[in-house]
Amino acid sequence: MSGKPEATWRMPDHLALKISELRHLARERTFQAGQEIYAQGELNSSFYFVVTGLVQISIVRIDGAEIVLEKMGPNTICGEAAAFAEFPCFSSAIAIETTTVLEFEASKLPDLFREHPDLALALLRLTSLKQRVLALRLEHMVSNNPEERVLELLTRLGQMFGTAHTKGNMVRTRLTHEMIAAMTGVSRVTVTRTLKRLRESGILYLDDGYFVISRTHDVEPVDIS
Amino acid sequence: MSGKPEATWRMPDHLALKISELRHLARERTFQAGQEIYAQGELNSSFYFVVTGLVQISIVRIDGAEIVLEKMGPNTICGEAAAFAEFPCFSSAIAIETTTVLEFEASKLPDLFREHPDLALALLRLTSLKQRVLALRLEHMVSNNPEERVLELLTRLGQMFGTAHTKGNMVRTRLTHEMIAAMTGVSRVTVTRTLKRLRESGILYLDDGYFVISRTHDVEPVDIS
DNA sequence: TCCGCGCTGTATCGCCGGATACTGTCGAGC
DNA sequence: GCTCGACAGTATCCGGCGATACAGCGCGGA
Repeated sequence: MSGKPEATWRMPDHLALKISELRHLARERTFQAGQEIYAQGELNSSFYFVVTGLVQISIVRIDGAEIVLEKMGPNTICGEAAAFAEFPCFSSAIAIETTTVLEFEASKLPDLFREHPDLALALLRLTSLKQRVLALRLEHMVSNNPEERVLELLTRLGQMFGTAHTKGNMVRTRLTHEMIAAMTGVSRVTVTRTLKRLRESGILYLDDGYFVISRTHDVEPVDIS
Repeated sequence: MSGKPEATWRMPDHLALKISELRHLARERTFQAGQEIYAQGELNSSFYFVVTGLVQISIVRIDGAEIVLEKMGPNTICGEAAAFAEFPCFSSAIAIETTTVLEFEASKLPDLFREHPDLALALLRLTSLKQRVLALRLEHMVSNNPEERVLELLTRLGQMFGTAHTKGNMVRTRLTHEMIAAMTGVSRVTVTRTLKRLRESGILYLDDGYFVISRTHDVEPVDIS
């Protein structure tokens, strides 16, 4: 359920289950590390359920900077927004490990909804959840304050993958400073500086290479199931 | 279809129609200017279809800064993400004119999907579209460059409400510098400076108080219907 | 063992946006 | 006409982030 240690997204189990039940309607595909599953800008009527592996969702900006939105581990869905809205993908998905996915054709869904109205609701919940997360990220991104940007990321990961720790909430996701930089839009140097400041002010701790968010600053772990 | 001149969002007509057909399942409510339709942080199982008026969707940040996400005019839907995902609202909705809405109970939807599978698809498209717009905003927000932030907003409005103009694409939305500041997260002063720079470099023109995005920089108007 | 590489930590410098304050302008209301 | 207020335009100063460069450090491989 919790996926790869490098993943940044998880999904309610029951939705993953519901999708798995429909695997006979999907085409199983395997991608090698480095292969593209879908590309930013292209039209794509399929969405993907990751079975095993790890997929990086990123946006390449006009200035060439690549921002990483998520790393999707097993039991997550990606590409659904472009498929449902019938718009060009706003992001690319690249397998960064050998990855197998179930490829679903979005156009087959309406018929399914008749028999499985709860599938429609599940997908609605999923897209709504993603909308929510994006809005929260946006809320913190409007600030140019790197502490806020970095904390938003860590807090979110803490809510998804956090485990109890004497000092607070431990984020069980492996993150290099460079990856944090790519996900928050600040420079790598600033990430280092910011993390240091956060540690000095007692908001953040390090334990065995994992981040621990101080109890005074973490938020209730969110029940996403 | 195109809504109020101050609005920043529009919706495919057929979806608006589909929702209107279900008005017998909704409760019609009227809000005076300044009244809150839903509040950030509260749980709310309803979503709202704006019939007349204007609703401002905004997020109040911890530091007190208020960022305006959208101004929703007639024939738009708001509040659906929180209702579907059963999470606290990430934003508040406040009527800034006398506004009448149709209040729908999200929990009634699954039954409807059985008879109206296309309604499910329509809602999926809506949430996917919002997800897409948020992602694109995020893409430009990671940059601290005010020109990019402002242009992203204007380009988006141009795609939704743009009309042909000799010099490019005219944005038919009334916007004060202060409103642009609230929507982009830069200071009002910087908005003024930035708009001046954009005009000087020929990317932007002013005509009758409306912005015109130069043809060399605008994007294809998007077909959202 | 030693080398090389990826990651972290830190310094310097230049640039630019935020805060603040003030002026100018247009329009509505009396 | 006059006043007031909302909005736009501009100047000054300060702080902090990006760019760049480089040093320490740990780990894996030859």
